Amino acid sequence: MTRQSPSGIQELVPPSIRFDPSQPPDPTKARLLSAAEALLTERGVNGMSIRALAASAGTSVSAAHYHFGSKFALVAALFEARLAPINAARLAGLEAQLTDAAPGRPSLEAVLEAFVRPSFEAWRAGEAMGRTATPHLLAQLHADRCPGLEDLKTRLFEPVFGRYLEVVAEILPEQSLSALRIGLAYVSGLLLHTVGGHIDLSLQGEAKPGSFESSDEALLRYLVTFAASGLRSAGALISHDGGEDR
Amino acid sequence: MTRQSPSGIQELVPPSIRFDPSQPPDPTKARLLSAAEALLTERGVNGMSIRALAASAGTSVSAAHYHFGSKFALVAALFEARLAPINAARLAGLEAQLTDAAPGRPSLEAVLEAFVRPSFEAWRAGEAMGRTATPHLLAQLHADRCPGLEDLKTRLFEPVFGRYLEVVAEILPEQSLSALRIGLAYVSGLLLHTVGGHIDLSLQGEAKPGSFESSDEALLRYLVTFAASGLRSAGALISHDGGEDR
DNA sequence: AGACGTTTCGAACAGTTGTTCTAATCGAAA
DNA sequence: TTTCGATTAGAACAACTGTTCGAAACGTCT
Repeated sequence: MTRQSPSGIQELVPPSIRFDPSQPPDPTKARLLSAAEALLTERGVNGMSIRALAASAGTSVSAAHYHFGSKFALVAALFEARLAPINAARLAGLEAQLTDAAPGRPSLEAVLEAFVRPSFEAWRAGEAMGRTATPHLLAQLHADRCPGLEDLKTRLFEPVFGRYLEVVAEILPEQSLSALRIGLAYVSGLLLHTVGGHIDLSLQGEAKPGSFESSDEALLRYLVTFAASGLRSAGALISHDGGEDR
Repeated sequence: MTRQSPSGIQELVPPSIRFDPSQPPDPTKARLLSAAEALLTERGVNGMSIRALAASAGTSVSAAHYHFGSKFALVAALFEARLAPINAARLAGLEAQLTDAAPGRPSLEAVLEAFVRPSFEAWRAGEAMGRTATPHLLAQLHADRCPGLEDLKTRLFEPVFGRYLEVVAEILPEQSLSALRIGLAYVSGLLLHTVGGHIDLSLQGEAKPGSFESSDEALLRYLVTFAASGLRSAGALISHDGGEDR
């Protein structure tokens, strides 16, 4: 289903003496995905046509259908291929925080940063050099109403969300799970809002050194602090046994 | 440009003895807007076709073009018609807070609530009865990449944003304007994330009384507290003269 | 050389898109 | 009743949509 090599040789002989590993295994397929990434980010799912994609990738329309089967399968494959490594980095970063913080539990800020950093860094890196960044695409596809893609979103995001929910619930044991669920949804909402390009980093008159424009880390820390503080304070409104003082 | 009455009589004779005021002045135009609101929310701009809109409104394709001129003009008119009253309520609520809080400045929470409440209440009201809610459409159009609509967004939103920025800057005088700008963008991001349907209010196993499901006010207060606390804490990272301690 | 599976391309498919045109309908003023 | 402007509906437009098909070109193995 998801095989990339033309024949099954490569997956049977892991360190095989075949091809140059620096060469991409399938140029056209990768080129289609990369072109689709750019087009989807700025035009959305319904705004991107297979012909525009083929023209942008330098191939034909039928090549796209040969490799992916349908337009929806293409965007689904791209979404999964791009989100998977970010989610893996999120889980790895979380476990690293859990083991590195030997004395006690990691701080809420450290946990939220582990969640936010992979996507944030990929966003800044992509935005700095080339044109479009991968997390920007993910934010766009998240906002895009694409029938059938909702299931894929939840299926890919749920395990990560669930694991972070467990850890945050241990850090904030006085908060109910439903409150934490909304809080974590807000955290990812803030991240999506950031990488989705809905924030203008333009300095607008004041060019102070050390401000957001000069350092990506400052913006990341603003996001993490905002989320952690909001999560703590807002969750305190709802007592753990469900009742709110109203 | 934006005249609704067939002839210019109605705007020349304000309390004229014409028509029944309870009757909508132009059923088909209003019906088109209402149908477009539903279709745009669940399909996006590129996902809605004029034919589907005409069928849903019970009219013909040419009626839509007669009243609005083009598809883009229709969605722009709808966006402006729906956002304007919400923005007006935001400004009115803010001024009410400024005058009502006689002793000193209003609290940050009160100001943010004045910003959030109009959209939030319209969202809950619409979601409770009929099918789709107006703020859901606004969130969808905000996320939708529609060429030419960006200018309209900033033109409509900028005065509200600027006024709130002034007031919040007085409440938090130690924070820089660029930090507050990002913070306010985060507040509106949280609101859009909420009314955009990206938060599942399903109880998922725990049905505690007094939780989010039973009271809309609880969710609104969670949102306001989250935003206010995040705004306060995150902005403290950036000193007013621009330098951050890194 | 020949045969094989993989990959690519151009053409063509039926269906939909936004828009335009023309004729018909409506209600009120003359 | 006739006239006129406003409103509507249906047909038709060219352009574009995702998808399919068959014929080439590709390198690899026998």
